[in-house]
Amino acid sequence: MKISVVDDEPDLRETISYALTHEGYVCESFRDGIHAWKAFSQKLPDLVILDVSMPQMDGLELCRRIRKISETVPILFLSSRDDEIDRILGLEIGGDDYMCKPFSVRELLVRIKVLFRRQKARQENSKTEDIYQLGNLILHYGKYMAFWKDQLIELTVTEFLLLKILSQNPGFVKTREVLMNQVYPEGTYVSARTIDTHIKRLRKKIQKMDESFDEIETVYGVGYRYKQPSA
Amino acid sequence: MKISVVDDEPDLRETISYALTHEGYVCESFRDGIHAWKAFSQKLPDLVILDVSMPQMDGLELCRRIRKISETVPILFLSSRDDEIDRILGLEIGGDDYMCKPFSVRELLVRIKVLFRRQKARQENSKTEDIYQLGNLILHYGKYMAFWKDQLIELTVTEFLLLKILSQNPGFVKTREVLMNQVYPEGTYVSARTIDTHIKRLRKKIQKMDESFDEIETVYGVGYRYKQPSA
DNA sequence: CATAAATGTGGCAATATTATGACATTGAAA
DNA sequence: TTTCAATGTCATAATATTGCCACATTTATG
Repeated sequence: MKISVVDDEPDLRETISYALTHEGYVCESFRDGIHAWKAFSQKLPDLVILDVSMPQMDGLELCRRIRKISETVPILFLSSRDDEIDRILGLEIGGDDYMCKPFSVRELLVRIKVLFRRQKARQENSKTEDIYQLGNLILHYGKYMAFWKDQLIELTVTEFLLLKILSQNPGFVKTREVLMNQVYPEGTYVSARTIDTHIKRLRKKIQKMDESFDEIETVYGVGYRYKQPSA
Repeated sequence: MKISVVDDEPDLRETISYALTHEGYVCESFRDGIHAWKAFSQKLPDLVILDVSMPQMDGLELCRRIRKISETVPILFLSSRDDEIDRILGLEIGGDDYMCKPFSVRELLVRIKVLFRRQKARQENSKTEDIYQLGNLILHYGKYMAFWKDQLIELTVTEFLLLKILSQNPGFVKTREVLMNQVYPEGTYVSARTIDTHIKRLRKKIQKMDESFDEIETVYGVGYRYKQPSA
């Protein structure tokens, strides 16, 4: 879990970073909103700790920008005043929690834990479907279900993953090595021919429903490729 | 909106009461858990502010009792120590927020507002109706009762929860881990096989009434899934 | 066309995962 | 206290999946 700390006081950054790292989080810190935003617009951390008042871009503005990218990253505010809490935790800004300086590091850690827990619960309860469609193929990731021409294909997890990886990059060849790395957890090593076997089973299952299925192409000497839809 | 303050320091009760009343809340206060519980068991307020340590029945015990009556009343803890926050905000106790003494009254007011807002959001998201129907399955959440084809299924609480979680997300695969997180309070760890056992008992009970019941599917290598009704 | 390398395929043994029954423990109610 | 339902865990059986071999077929290339 990666946490970003944005505060203009070096000592405070140091203190928090130390505590967070000690708790097993990965931590990066920025001294103002400008620097933080530069990084965030590339890749968001899993949680953000923001000082309200900072030179350059303050916490409120940074928060607004973050919320445009993600509605869900937990954001915890730090402040030395207590007369802006309303706005911060209100819908206008969209902070998730708030702590007044000076604060107890222990309490900070606990509040972070609570935020993560709440976040996790939200994710687990969300019913948002992630559906991927490519020509006649439809994948429901959360349901672990695949359809060809609206017919359910009964796949094992390995087959599902292979189909997912291949179809997500239509037209691009995936070597057996790449496929294995994606399908298997790090450290497991199997023969490269094993991929062939899974591809065989995958093709067979779909062709049993539609014998004209030929979207999974073999690229001799390289690997496999999911055919790019013509239209 | 009625808020109850439970604290053994008269001055603090007075201060908080004054502020709350001034903000337009109706406020009642108690000097220990015993007195508060006597009142709560008759009628719960809309929000509870609890001191952790009190003579007679302390805040933690009172909170546990309240949670048996209502899972949703927001409970905000006050404490002079910061080493129990973990447990308090964890699911074991089930507090919703926490403030360390001494605290700013303004911050208290804001946190109360946030709790009410969160509460409201939860209520709006949760199906207002107490009854959930999915195909032949009917669940009465409030009564912890389940029906299959209008016949009552005699379920234990654990079984009911599992059925609820699975059927609330028809089609989606729930891993054992996710199921455990939802069924058990945080911190309790049981073997993942235990879920299997409960699923077994759940299936068996329903199949005893309708042997064609097969809505709970096993997704090999992943978890369980409640079958999506064909429509 | 001949050859070697690469890939397809069927089947089987090895693994991994899940189902189930039995049993001990817990906790609440009588 | 006794009783009984509920629960967690374990051992074992039942399944599903997987890896890989052996052999067939295809492909690239001289």
